[in-house]
Amino acid sequence: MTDLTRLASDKVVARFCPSPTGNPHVGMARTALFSWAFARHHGGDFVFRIEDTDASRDSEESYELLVDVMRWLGLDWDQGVEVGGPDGPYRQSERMDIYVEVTERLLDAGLAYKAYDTAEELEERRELARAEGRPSGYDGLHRDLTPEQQAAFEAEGRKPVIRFKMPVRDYAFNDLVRGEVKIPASDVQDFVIMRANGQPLYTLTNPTDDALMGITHVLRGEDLLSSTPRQIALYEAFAQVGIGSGRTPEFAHLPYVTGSGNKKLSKRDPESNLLGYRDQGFLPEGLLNYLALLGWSISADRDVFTLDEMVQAFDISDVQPNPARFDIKKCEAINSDHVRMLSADDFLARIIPFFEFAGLVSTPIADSERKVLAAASGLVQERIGLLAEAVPMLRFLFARDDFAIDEKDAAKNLTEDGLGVVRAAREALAGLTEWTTSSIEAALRTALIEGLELKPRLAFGPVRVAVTGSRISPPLFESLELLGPDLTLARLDAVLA
RNA sequence: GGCCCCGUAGUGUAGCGGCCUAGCACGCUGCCCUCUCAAGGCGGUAACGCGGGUUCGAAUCCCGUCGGGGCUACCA
Repeated sequence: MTDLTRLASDKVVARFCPSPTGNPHVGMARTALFSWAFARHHGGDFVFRIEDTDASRDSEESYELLVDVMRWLGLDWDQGVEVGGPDGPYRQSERMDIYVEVTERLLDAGLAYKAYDTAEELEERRELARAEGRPSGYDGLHRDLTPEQQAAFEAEGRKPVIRFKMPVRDYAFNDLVRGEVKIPASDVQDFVIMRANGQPLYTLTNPTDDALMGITHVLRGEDLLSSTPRQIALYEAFAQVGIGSGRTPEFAHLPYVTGSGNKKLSKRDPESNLLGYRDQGFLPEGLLNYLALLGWSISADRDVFTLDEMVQAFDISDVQPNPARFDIKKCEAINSDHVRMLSADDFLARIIPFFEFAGLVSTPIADSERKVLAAASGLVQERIGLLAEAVPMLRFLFARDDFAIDEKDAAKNLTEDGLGVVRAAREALAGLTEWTTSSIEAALRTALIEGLELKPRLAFGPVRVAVTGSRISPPLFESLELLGPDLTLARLDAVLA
């Protein structure tokens, strides 16, 4: 018999154990973040396990996305998929023999039993129970079948599921975010731990692995709150049959993250797709900061902080029990603050992939292109909320034959008057012997503000549109300096032609 | 139907019996600054779901009610 016991330890071990179905979503990331922060705060281990016991729904692609997203977010794990560890493997699909053994032990100890009810029979009894106002879970009909009765069912060709025999009593536990939670004995039912085809269910595999991996704190979604008595009962059974350390972990049920309705954000909601956030140019630290705010706060009057600061301050008992709605506007605002907090070099490194992807620079970026971007990045760092926004703002520096002016902006600014301004600007700039921000500014102010007696707004607008292609751009004089005299004059000429 | 969880402005939160004529942030909005857009500065808007208790005193404690959500699978 395999030794499935382990020593109890005081070290905190938390975990994140998603099922690889669909796209990783923000609710998941929030759960992972809190669990991770909890482990880090207590100097414990963080385990990343994959619960792929439902072959019909799980996919390899989804698994890869999950790993990808965790790495992007920077939520590192001490044990788990891809990195290994003492209690592996960390994909449940590779641990089937363990679950079979655990089930056998429970069966042998009389803590679980075979149930032969058909789906139709169960359905019928469920409906009846409901109609009579009774709880509609399993009624325990096959709990104490004699060997003869079992044999009779077998002879009919029925294949049994394995149900865990829930000790009938009240269950209570202290939820770390909700306090005391009680479930009356009348509402506990025997649940299936193994399908008729021999495949174990989440109800078994999750607590089994938590026990075997020495998980001390289970932080998970609120949807699992009502299944906690089952897990507690299973842990107690494990203790009897020598599985795990004999200790039941602490539980903390995190509230939902909802979308614009009140429904929990699902994997199908586009706004919940994590990789979409990455592609839009959210910073992992910005997204994480925002997610942390959903149910937790670092202090009464501050909401921008680093991951390190969060780890330092994170206390699970400060987490709010009520659900939070995901607000993309605030998420962007928090992200903007983090964009601004980046060092110049870091910011540059982060926007480069967006320019490569847009095809504005070569991939990988050439040194000459990098130089231009480095000089320009400071101009956009405080103007954007998402990294991807840097691309349209600096497109004019890289565009050549494909340079185009926004039609609406042209119609508004390059009117007859506007072209007059452009003409004057062209003349003033053509005569410059020195091409710097200050000389450009001086020349344009002299020619347009003083010469044409224009308000700055009217003076620089047409020039901006002609040269950058848009009414919205980085500061004009700096932009012209970066573009250089040749391209600047050529663009002014182009609109005058 | 049964059971469980939740309930402070539009949104996220602070609040743990007196410091609350309820703070902060996002949003929206007015003004200032300004070459556009941002950023920044100064204002404004708006909340304790409701009803009963307990108490000298309640957003904070208790009960009820209403509302929202979850579970009630051979999903997780």
